[in-house]
Amino acid sequence: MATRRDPGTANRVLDVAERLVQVRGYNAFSYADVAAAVGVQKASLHHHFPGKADLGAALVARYHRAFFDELHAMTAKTRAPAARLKRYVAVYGSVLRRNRMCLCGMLASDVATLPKAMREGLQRFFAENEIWLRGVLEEGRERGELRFDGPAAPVASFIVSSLEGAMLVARGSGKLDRFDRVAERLLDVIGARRRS
Amino acid sequence: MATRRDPGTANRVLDVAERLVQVRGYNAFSYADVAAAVGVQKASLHHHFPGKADLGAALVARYHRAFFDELHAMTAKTRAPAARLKRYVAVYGSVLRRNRMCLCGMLASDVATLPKAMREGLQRFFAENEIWLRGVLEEGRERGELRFDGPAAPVASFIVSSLEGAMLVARGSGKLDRFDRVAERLLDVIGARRRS
DNA sequence: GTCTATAGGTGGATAGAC
DNA sequence: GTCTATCCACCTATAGAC
Repeated sequence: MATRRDPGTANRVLDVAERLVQVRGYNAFSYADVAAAVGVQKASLHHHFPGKADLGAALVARYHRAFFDELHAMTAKTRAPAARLKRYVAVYGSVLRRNRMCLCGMLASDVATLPKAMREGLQRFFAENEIWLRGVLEEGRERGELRFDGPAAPVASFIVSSLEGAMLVARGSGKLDRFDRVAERLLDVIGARRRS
Repeated sequence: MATRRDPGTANRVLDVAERLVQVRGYNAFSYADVAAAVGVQKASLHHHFPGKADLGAALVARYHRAFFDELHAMTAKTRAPAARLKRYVAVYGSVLRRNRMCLCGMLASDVATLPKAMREGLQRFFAENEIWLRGVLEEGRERGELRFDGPAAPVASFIVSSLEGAMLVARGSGKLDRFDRVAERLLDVIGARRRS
């Protein structure tokens, strides 16, 4: 374990910065905010992440990894495509319940001001989401669990858009429970929810 | 017309600031940016809008008015609820085609950093959107033009969420045409689009 | 790896002349 | 209503000691 990197400060910096971005946005958090919350000086942050762009890119990369690790772990335990979809929706809901926006949804709003590496990270995140969803949708339709017309790809785009938008508007309108009603309706539309 | 206010600088300031917020976000534009684009000094802006919070609140109020003026004008000319829905979706599309996010969708992402007056303006905007949509949805279902289960209110929430999210993700993923496919799917779901 | 100190720039905002 | 001049707080970033 000689080559193991310090799991200490760098990770704590990422934890704090991630929360700040998800709550306030990329252009509304500073090294000073992060340093204060972590309990170090601003200069120490620059040792781990030379510039804000580096920190931002690391945030996107880590979020991407964590998101799909969770997704793939869930997929391994959950057979039925309809159940997978419900759990996928629940992942977004659990982020919102902590008063946060999806990291990449938040950064999507800041896209015009982001360094290139972060923009590319965003594109990969959304693209990979839709690939995963396409698989679930196609399998679900074959099994007769889900129903939708035409190719699965645009339906996957539709699901990502609706969930990101539901988080965005729930936070913006000050009514977090709005998300649950929208998510329910979304699952209904794909046929993933039994009629009550 | 003696009491008519100057339609000059103040409106040009609002035009420029609106564009900057829609493209970059509330925390990524400055009085310096606006002043440079309008062709005046920063101090002049403070004469019309004492602080950034005042400018922001004026932006939300003006956007709200303009949005619903357009909506009500359209409603007066368009009888069929299904056609109204299509035009409603097209309004969002026309904003995106100018490489902008919906002003209130953009501000929704910045909600944690906004002054109270702006937050309240956002809530009113989304609430009124859903009231308008509810009317269209209920009339459309009565006429047999639209189809959906249960009360219209959650469907209205669903539509707003999907459209805001479609704009957000289209910009964030760098594929603006994504919006059109999502919008099409959305109209399909409500039954507003004939099968091709 | 963390600190102090500081640089150089930009943020929103004000005073007061014209 | 617009200008010049200025304030001070905060921003990202760097140098160099420990």
